[in-house]
Amino acid sequence: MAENRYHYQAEMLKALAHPTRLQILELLKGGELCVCKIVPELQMEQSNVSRHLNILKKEGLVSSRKEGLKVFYRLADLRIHDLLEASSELLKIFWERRQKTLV
Amino acid sequence: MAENRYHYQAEMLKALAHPTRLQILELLKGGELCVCKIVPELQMEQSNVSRHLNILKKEGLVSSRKEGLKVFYRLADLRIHDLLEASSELLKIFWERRQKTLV
DNA sequence: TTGCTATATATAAATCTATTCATATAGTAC
DNA sequence: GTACTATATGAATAGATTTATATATAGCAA
Repeated sequence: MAENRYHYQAEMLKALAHPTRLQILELLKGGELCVCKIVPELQMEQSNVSRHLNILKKEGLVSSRKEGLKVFYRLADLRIHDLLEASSELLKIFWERRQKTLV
Repeated sequence: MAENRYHYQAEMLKALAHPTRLQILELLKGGELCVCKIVPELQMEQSNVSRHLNILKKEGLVSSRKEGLKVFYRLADLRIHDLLEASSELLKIFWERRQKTLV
């Protein structure tokens, strides 16, 4: 458990590195959303969505507020966009490169 | 195995999301390196380093060339910097935020 | 109070990941 | 050919992650 810089950086990236969690963050780009709006977008149990939201929250990537029975989640910082876009960008580059080498 | 965009993006981020692999990428920022130079930098078995290098390679993040007995690895694309820096940036923001709320 | 709704959590099973040790492969030198 | 070096891989294990099912909690309404 060497808790150096790389350790913490890896923890944050690990929180991002799941298709469901990426999709949740994408949904939240449009603004805060109630869990009750997030669940129907994902083909997945409510309990499971709740766990993924918790993982994002523990890593500080999203925050939430309660309003009656409902809980609304939002991106904790808009600079999360930059990270997601840098990774989309790389993905596109690698994809195109792979296409070329296959032709 | 729903292989959509989020799936591939998550795969790439998962390859990044390990302290050892982040450190390897950091080392490679300085230019290509022989495995024999990478191993001593990491407190870790050679076989394990080899596996981590392979994970990075399979994801397209690094590439390698052979020269005699030695194998040299390098970043596959310099835009990997952007991704790593975006994540460092976020990490710093979250860290500072945490410090403030603890004071 | 009871009943209902929205969200979270406990537990367990299945799957995936990281690690080590031992061994294999590939290249060089003799 | 043998001996040596650098890197990769197989097999086993330990540990972490994801998921589903069931249950718990919290807030509202009557």
